[in-house]
Amino acid sequence: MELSERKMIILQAIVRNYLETGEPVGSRTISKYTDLNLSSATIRNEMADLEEMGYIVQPHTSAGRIPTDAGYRVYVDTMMAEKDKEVEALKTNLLEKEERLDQLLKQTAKLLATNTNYASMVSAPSIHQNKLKLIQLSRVNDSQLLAVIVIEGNVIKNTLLDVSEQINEETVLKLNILLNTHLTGLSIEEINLKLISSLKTQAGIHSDIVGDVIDAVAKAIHDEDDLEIYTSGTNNIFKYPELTDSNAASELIGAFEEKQALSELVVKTLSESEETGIQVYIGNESPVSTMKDCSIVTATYDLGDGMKGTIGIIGPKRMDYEKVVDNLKDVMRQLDSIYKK
Amino acid sequence: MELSERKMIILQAIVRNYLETGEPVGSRTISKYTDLNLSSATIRNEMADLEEMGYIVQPHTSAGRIPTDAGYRVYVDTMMAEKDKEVEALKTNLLEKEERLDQLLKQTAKLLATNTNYASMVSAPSIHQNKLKLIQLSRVNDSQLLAVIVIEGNVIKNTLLDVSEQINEETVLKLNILLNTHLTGLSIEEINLKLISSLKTQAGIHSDIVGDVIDAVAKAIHDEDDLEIYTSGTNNIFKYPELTDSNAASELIGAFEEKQALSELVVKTLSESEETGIQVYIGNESPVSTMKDCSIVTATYDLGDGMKGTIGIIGPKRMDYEKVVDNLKDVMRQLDSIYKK
DNA sequence: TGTTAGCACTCGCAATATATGAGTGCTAAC
DNA sequence: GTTAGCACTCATATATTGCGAGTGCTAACA
Repeated sequence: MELSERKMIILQAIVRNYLETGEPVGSRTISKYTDLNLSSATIRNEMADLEEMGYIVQPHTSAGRIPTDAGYRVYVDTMMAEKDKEVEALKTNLLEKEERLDQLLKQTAKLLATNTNYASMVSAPSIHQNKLKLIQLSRVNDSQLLAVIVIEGNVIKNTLLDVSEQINEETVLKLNILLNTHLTGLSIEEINLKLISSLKTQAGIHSDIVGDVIDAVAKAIHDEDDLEIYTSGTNNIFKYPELTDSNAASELIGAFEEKQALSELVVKTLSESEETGIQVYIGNESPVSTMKDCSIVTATYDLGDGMKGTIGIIGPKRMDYEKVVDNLKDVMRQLDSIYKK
Repeated sequence: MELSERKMIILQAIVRNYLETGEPVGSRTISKYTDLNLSSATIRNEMADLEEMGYIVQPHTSAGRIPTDAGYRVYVDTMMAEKDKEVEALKTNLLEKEERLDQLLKQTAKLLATNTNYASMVSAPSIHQNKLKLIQLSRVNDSQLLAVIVIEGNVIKNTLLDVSEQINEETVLKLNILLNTHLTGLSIEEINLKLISSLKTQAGIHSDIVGDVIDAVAKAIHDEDDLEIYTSGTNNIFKYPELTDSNAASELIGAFEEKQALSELVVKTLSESEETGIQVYIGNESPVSTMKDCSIVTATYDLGDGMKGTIGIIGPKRMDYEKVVDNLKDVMRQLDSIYKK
């Protein structure tokens, strides 16, 4: 069966209405809701077809229809209105410039949650292909070195190194100069074996330390399990009864706390991200099994220099997709621009 | 009226029984539950007294009794059994040694939540009275300085400073020596105005930078709102129906996410902490208004050098106080010892 | 004087019955 | 192709009932 123009209008009306009310929507409602001037009986026939095609279902025999995942999907892909007017209102909530990235992202998560009334997540940018900006070794005591590693984008990592040999201030100074001269501006891929052995040779008796430091650098840049994720508005899920039966809610809250699942979501999103940057996972499409009853909308932001991260909204399937997409787009734009000042 | 020996036994039996079952407990149950060999009628008389004295209430006319906050309080203060046997079992969950403090504390929170089945919180140690170990300035570019501040206990803070004047490597070197020579080993209280102005004089034309750096140091050491708090097992609250009505649950989850309330709790706990280190807040005694229906048990740990922090368990008022206290004591001991290796 | 058996009473809760009404599918007529 | 009409379904709301756990009180007992 084909999805005729009229069927689409009806489906759209059903979804719209359901998003608003959260109640199954009946034929009479649609008859009045649309400009089609059709009686409820006619609508009923069409709805029977739409049900057969898998876009809507009845929760029980004598109830109206609600959209299936497929129904939402068609809606999101082809029927969603662009309501750019909203963007105007969002502008007021411009992210205040934070000097620290983590603060900025925390705030971003909060902003998204407050504006949308759903739960939000923001991943810190992954910095895989990033360049070293500065290495700074300091002598803490006879057997410990503090290595501060600054990466493009002013991401700062600290590592405390235990060193076997005794070191003095002069050595530290020399090592600092050596390392910074040769490593600054390089990405982790460019720090290859040849370079390392050359450095070790130049470091002479301190070659062990050079090795340790480079390990630390590699770890700092690569740190997978350190993928920070900020969440906010977790308790917003209580605003949607369909997510609040004790069991599902508990699992959801757990997922937000553990962040493991979210982390997978981020990885997946980043790898799949397309031009527009916006992705919508509806119900079972979700990569996260605990969120089968939710919809997830994500966007990828780009701070430049390959520093990409994910922002996302998690809410009920009957979320206001337009609003969420607009919000994400707006925040995405703000983040994109913030570092390209 | 006086709380006779017999009344205490009955009260204890009521609390015990209620902790186990979560159901209001009736006179007949107590009659069988205790060794008093009294009929239910006699127990009823005693219970009427206990109710009059404010230790128990009936949720409704034809129900058994449940403890009031005051009832719990008496129980916790004077009737709680020491079941040290449990500690043996806990030993298996020894905290693995983590090199990073934040990881260790995260793990601590998780351990507590898993072991007790309640929600847990762990605050990072406050470092108010701590001593500066090392300041390290590095030149990032013409107008930015990176200040790395290491505090006793190897807590490391970074700050990026925007400086108005142009600086070169030599200046940075001089400043580093100046600052470290004079500030290392001092606590924030010891860095007074006189010392600051003396340093500024010595810094000559770079006195502005000195001021900025000292501000940064003060901020790093004092950073109140940076009081990190790790939580775990938030979703455990779903295991206790009395906390799970949508409204209360939402507020609780919110409090755990925001952490503002928890932060106040920590501050209060630290200021009130006594010898034993264990504190119990029952219901309305809680300093946090969103937790009026919970009990909170906290302990203060001490990593030495004035680095004190709080660990805590939040659960329903009918929590297993013995188990919780034992768990906290055990973890407290483990934390206390871990840095005094 | 403290303890106990007995009894009427309360009230939450679960089970059952009843009514309501929104919504459907189908058929026959337009 | 569209529509009015009608019998039918079924979730939800409301009232009715019975049950039972538990109480307070009284009177008898040791």
